[in-house]
Amino acid sequence: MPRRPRTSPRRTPRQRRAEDTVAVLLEATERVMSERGFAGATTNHIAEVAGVSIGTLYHYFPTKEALVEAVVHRMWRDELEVFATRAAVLESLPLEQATRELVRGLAEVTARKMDLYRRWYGEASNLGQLGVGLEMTDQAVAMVRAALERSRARVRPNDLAFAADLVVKTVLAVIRTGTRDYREELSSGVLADELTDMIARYLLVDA
Amino acid sequence: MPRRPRTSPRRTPRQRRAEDTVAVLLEATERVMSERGFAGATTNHIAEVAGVSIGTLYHYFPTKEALVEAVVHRMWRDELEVFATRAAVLESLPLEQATRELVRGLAEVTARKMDLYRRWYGEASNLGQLGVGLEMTDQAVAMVRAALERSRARVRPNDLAFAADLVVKTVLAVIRTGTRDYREELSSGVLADELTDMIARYLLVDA
Amino acid sequence: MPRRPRTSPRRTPRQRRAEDTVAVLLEATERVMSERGFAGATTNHIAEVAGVSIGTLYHYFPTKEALVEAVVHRMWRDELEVFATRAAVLESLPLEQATRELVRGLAEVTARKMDLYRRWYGEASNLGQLGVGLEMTDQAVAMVRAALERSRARVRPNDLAFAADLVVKTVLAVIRTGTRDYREELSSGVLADELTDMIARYLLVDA
Amino acid sequence: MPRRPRTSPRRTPRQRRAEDTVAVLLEATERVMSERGFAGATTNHIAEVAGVSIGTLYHYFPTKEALVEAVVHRMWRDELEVFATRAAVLESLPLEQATRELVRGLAEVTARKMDLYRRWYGEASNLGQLGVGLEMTDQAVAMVRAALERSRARVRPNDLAFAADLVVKTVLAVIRTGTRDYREELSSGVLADELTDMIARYLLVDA
DNA sequence: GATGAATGAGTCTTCATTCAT
DNA sequence: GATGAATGAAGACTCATTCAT
Repeated sequence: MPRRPRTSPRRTPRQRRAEDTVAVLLEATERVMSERGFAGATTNHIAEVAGVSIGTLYHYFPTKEALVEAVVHRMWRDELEVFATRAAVLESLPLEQATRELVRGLAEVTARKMDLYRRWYGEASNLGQLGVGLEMTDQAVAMVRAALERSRARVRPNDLAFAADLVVKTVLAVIRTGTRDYREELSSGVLADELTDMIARYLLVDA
Repeated sequence: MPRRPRTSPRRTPRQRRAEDTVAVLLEATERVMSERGFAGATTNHIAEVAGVSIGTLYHYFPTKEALVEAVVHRMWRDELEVFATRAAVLESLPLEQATRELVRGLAEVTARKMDLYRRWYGEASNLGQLGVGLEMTDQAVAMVRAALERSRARVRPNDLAFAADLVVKTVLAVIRTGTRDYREELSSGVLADELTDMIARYLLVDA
Repeated sequence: MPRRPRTSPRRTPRQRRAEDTVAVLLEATERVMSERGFAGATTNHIAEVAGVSIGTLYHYFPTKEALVEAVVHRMWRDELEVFATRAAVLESLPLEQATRELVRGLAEVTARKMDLYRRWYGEASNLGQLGVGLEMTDQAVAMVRAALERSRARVRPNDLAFAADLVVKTVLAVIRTGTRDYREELSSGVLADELTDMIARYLLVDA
Repeated sequence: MPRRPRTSPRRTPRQRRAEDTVAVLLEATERVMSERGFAGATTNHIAEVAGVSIGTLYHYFPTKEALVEAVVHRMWRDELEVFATRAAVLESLPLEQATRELVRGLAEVTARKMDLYRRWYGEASNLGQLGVGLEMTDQAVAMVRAALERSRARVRPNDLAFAADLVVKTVLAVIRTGTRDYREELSSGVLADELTDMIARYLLVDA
């Protein structure tokens, strides 16, 4: 069985040039993954597209897995940032509108790199399943749950923990599915609005 | 880029023994996929587990892709069968209860081969993306849409076509997500019931 | 790359036996090791010299290490066989002559594959499963020790176990050194005779 | 085939700091070779252990081969020094005792860097086979031969040149073998004494 | 003098697929 | 129908070495 490959970065970029190289590599990886899929992306091709030698790629990422993981973690981080930057909204706005803001934000982030997300979701959503992923989900769920607690009077489900968890995962799952099945509606915001309805009506007694 | 491999069966099994061989091969494929994942499953290993030679495997399936597709199609077919066998229910029962029946049925089918579905969903849900898949979804969506039409008075969304489509895909996406994130709730029926609530409240004005 | 020219349009219908293939591979490995050294021998080159594909090589030897080990073990086995086939001699002949027989035998075996032994000794005498090597040495040492016991009256050293061990290892070390420094004397038997003198005088009180 | 890499030092260190750097590099090389073996030692790792940049390493040693050779030559030089510092002994003492002194000295030098010698002998004793190596052996052999000439009356072998050569190489080979097989006896002096017996009895008519 | 990011030829190894028996 | 030895293109990864800063 495949031993878990090393994924911690091989070296910390200290110079300006090095940071650029890492960025260029991640950029190239995303592009190649989008075009050829996760399995079809070879390290040699990624290096070529990045305009660096294969040796340089392995300077910064000890295995292909590490490279993929960096890309996946970036996707997760972008998603989490949607929650983080809307923390105030979650606290001040009514649940319905807060939901809309979040769902729209997630849809936008996903739509911005539609092909990458579609490939990832359809071919490799199991990858990068480490601390970062759990942490991201946990943080997002915690924020949602806190919001549910604050609006408890209007919230229909009894088990707030499960409701928060289910709601977050449902939204993510449907948006990700949308990268294949609702490309138009994902970009236009139609999917986000419909999803908002679904989630709000699930959560609120008086939606 | 890899050319699309031939996937039509090389020969139609006419004899008893041949049918057995095909069944054994599919069985082995599912088992190996469940254990090693879709990428980790090699044709040689599948043949070994099936107890036939690699040559025999290629007698019945011209490429690995054909083998995988057969497995995926079988999953789809099982899902579609949930709709087909509950056609009467969809017509006679109130939308709420019909939804519950369908969601429970899909959850059961998925839970029965939990690991296979989890692997497939996380690693290869893009595979087998051919006529069969669309046809399956289309048929299911059509049934749901017909039900919505019949209950139009109680149905909240205006665009019944989109609503039917979204509802089917949401249910499938969440259940599939559940093979990783809600294994317990998927088996126990808790997830199905919660999903039923979500869908019913989305669909009905008076849920 | 210079592929081996095909004589017939399709592949040559000469289905080699697995055993033949293994033999051919070992042969090729020895040749390549002799010519390019242990580090310089690549699996691709070995396969090419053997006239089989690289895939076939890996069919029989899971790693390069396994291949190298097989070659090393064969060398050890050949050396051990010198002792095994002269067991009777060791028992019946006076120690001096028995020593000569053994040393000559070892020299002959080594001289027969002089370059291979020279490469192995200078570049990779650490390779090969330690256990197998120890076992081989142990067996040879045990035979020598038994002979010393039988002639104990004439034997000078007190510690027969150590004497047997040292004598065996000295002979092997000097003969192996000879593959580089005494190529002529190794082939002609001069080195063996001189070594015999050294060992005999070390062992016997009245040599 | 790998062209023979340049091995002459790229620059002669003239400054204090430079000499330190060379010493530090050799030290690091020995350490890394001892721990990882000759093949496993990479120039990058050696530079890291030495605490200098890889560029600096290549300032002083034009190739990895040059670095390795420097280490090997230092081993040879240490061995030769055993003969050089005992020149007087060789001339004044009886052959038996002179032999003991030399063998003990060689054993001590070897035992002091046991792991390095073991690695070198088992993995790369072919390396550094240049002028220095031959010169070292030649000088040692010449000294021994001179001693044999002086004691010709007591010396058993007719061919003094060959006897001197064989004796030196046998001692070195057995001591080096001892770094793997007689680590204890090598350190304690037991191996040296036993070897002395063997050599003395080979050389002298009346040992 | 020193640095270390970058290079890329060259290795080992995998696995879908073929075909003579 | 069945077999399984053989194939070989392709991919991940290493490491001695260079050179711009």
